[in-house]
Amino acid sequence: MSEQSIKLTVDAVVFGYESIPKISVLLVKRKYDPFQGSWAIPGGFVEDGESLEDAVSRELKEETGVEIGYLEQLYTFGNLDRDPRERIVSVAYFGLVRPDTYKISAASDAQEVSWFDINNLPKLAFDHREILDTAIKRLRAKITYEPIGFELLDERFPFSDLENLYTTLLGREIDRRNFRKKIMGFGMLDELDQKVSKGAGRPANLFQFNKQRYFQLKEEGIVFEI
Amino acid sequence: MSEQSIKLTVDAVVFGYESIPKISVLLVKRKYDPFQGSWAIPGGFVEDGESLEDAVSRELKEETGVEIGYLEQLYTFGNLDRDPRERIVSVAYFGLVRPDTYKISAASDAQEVSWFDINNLPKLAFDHREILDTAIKRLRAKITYEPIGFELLDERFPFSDLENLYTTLLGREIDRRNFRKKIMGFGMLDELDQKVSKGAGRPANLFQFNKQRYFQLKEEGIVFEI
DNA sequence: GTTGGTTTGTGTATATTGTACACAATTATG
DNA sequence: CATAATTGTGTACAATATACACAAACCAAC
Repeated sequence: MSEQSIKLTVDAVVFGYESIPKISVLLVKRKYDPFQGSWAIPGGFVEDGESLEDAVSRELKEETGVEIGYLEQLYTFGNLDRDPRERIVSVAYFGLVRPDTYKISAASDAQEVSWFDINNLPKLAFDHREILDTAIKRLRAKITYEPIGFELLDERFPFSDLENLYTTLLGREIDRRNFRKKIMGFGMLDELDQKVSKGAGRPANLFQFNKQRYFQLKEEGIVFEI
Repeated sequence: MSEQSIKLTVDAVVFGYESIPKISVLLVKRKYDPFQGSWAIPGGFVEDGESLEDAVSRELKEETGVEIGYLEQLYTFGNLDRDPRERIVSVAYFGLVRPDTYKISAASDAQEVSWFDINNLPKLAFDHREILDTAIKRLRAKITYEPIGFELLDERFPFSDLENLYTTLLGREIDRRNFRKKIMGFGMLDELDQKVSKGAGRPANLFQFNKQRYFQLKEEGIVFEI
């Protein structure tokens, strides 16, 4: 009755952001069959004495060297034909990393790990394209009702970075004044006494997301919404 | 390496609605240890050749006799200590049934299956209370941005049923005129030429959710939001 | 050091949407 | 036939969203 031979894995769709601007996802090249040489979402088998979250973090670190900033469960994929060899159910996670992590891991073992622009993806192994699409959908939706976008920016960032991130993800122009008015209205961004200038143009003030204040405001019933 | 001994189960949190009004959840009484005699969310092991959704439907039918109207994946619970005997990872689902289903299954084998008001729950087995709380949170959140509330009502219903459902789930009063204005504004409810009178008061017109029209409107970019 | 190019920073007027609110119509009941 | 209960409906005001343009601060090139 409970003679079950299903194997359990975890996979992690990890997004990064560069102000080119583009949204990227972290992929690894498979060394073995099936799908040898194909790009795939990092992941692997869950060990018996390990929680799902621990498994994701471990696999990510083993396969890509990346330490994740934000991680949440995405969806569990359990179709019968996911893997040609055996029945595998995979709990997919969804992660975000800051640009510093981005640069480090992009520089590491480039033959096996790489960032890909989500608008220019290679063919992926297994049903990983479906998993990735699910993750992209979630990311696009979630930035409109939870302040997770900050997890893709440096800890201190110019306001234009935030604006560009939203423009890129939502795929439409955003009015700078209205956007700023709205975000600052929440009161969860601290404006710092620091400026940064990148190339031409007036130097920008730096901002910082105040997570503690956000939770406080959330308690008080304020809802983040773009 | 892949000598994994994790077992995979599915569980289903099924909600029903009665116009007492209250939101109920379908529970089963456990026959065997562990937690013998405790109430639990219906569910069980996934078979090797069966998709997760099939497993949920099968278990629900076997344990409760209920055929589900609406079903979506909720979350996967994989903590180490979920089950005292062995490592079990459970993919939890979230379902809604119409009142007709409600009455039928509430009448069936009452010693083992029963509906419970979500505000008056017994102690639950395993981590099922956590699963249930996750499901309730999801239900409350989801009715505000997707028209799933109709899955808890009869196919034809008076407007006041919908209003009461939202009042109950959101836990606050709703202005009848404004609510009706908003819902009807979406254009996804058909007003029928039928009236129904329950007890005293002016008879109510019946309405019907037009799912096809909803998908059409969604394509056109209209967003459901309460 | 002046000019042109580039980016940041800011306020107001209008349109849209949300909210508050009360009374007549229709039935059941006694 | 009087009373209680429920459904159905519109308008005025408040709050929020949207559209929109120009000055400030720097860099680069001459």
